Amino acid sequence: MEEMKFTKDVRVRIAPSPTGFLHIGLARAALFNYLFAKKNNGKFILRIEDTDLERSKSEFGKDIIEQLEWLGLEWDEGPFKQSERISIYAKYLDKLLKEKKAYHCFCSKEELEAERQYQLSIGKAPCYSGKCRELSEDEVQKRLANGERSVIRFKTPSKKVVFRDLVRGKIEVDSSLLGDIAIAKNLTAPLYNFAVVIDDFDMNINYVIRGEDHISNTPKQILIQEALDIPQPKYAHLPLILGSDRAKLSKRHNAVSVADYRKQGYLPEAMINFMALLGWNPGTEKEIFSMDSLIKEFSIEKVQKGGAVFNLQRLDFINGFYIRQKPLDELAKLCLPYFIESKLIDEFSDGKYEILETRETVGFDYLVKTIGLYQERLKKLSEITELIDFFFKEKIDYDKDLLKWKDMSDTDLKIVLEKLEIILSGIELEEFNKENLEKILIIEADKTGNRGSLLWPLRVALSGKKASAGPFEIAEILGKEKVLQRIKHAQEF
RNA sequence: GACCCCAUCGUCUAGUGGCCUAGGACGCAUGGUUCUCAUCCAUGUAACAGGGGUUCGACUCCCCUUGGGGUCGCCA
Repeated sequence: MEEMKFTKDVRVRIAPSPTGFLHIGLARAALFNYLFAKKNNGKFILRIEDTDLERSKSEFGKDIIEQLEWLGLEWDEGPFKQSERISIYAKYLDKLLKEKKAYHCFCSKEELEAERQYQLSIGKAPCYSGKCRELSEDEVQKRLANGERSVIRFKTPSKKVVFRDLVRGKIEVDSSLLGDIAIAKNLTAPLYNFAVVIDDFDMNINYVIRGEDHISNTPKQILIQEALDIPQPKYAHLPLILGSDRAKLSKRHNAVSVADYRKQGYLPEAMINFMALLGWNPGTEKEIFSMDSLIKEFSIEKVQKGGAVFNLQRLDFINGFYIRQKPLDELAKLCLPYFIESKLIDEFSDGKYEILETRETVGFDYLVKTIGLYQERLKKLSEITELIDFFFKEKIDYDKDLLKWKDMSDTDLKIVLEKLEIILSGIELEEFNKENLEKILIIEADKTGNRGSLLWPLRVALSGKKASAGPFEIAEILGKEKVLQRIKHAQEF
């Protein structure tokens, strides 16, 4: 294979339509475009394709921008909105009409549907028959003047359209199977395949990197380019992201919007790392990539051809990895909103926090300490509150049997708790720290010949959970008073 | 149905004709560390869809079959 050379001024774009929240598939396409641009010192352009007025909503446009920023996929130009560029399309539409390369079609939706059904029934690819192609100029003007509903169609030339895809190689399509495609509802309402061509040309886009689902649009767009005599960009079609059933990822599989993952507490660097490896890989055994290293190592030739199944377990693994890498105070900052949202704490203006249940005031360092205990256990940020809620409660709730280590009896448990109470109350306040507690309690636990028989009840009494951080570090953070309270509470069963 | 695309462990993938007894990672399993969970470490698990060619030699090249997917809008 010949080495791929890219022009000096690479210009790529991502062109989402604001008809839904930013989708994972689109985010990955954005990432690949971004990487390709950065790698080649090019420009990455954001264009919002909002020609469908009915379905486009500004709230979605806002989300797309917000999530792209969150992911760190900063664009160099834009966001451009197609709705603000209508006059540009009209010019080209007019040209095509004048040159008789496009025409008005007056067929009704019902007619079209019937035609489609018929073609399907005889085993042909459904496409427009070209019925209105030969309408006389007079008739067209008359019907237009009458206000008859029409649409502008492109006279699709019959030929073999061949293009070289950067990831797939040669792709060939017989355009006679396409039919005369609709390119605009009217002069001021262009349709996708037309608007894309004009915009990409107008914005000097020379590489179009997009999802595989656009392969079938490519010949249409090439034909329009040829009719307008405008240059053809290079194409690269990315493999699709699939659900576990290997169908295109959609709402019925997982969460599909970037915002959903963000809410659940996935880190942007994890999302980027994960998405990059979905359909691309550097050919080495490296698996962890920062954005910078991706830019360095990315190459379009290494993009996979087959679709890639979205694997949540892998995302969790990568996210857990990045959580463990985070400096603790940064992690605490990221976790903060989850505490507030779950009503564990409230924020005071001076950087202090109130524990809502106990009305105590704590500093940010308290959050840092507690979260620190769970940094290596966290797969996503949203899990933090249920893991450490016991630090923020007056009384904790759990089943008495949970206190028992293995097949411990009620009396054994009673003895252990009493022993714990005596030992712990004997420790001076200033010595009530992890190191001391561990020193003293381990000795005590070893005497029983089975550490669990002492440590397990202690840990459960403090946390109320069958899985948690260790008892010594929990005890230190809780402090002597609360520790004794919780031991007492355990005895009250 | 038509057209287009794709095909290595369950998943993401390495592999560009001999370095392949097919490598790595996730997952899973087992063991170690450990009161628990997690982390960490070790070990294991599991794949070239099938059939023809081409070749001294095919996971790698060609063809067919099979399987999967995408697209067929006055959506993008």
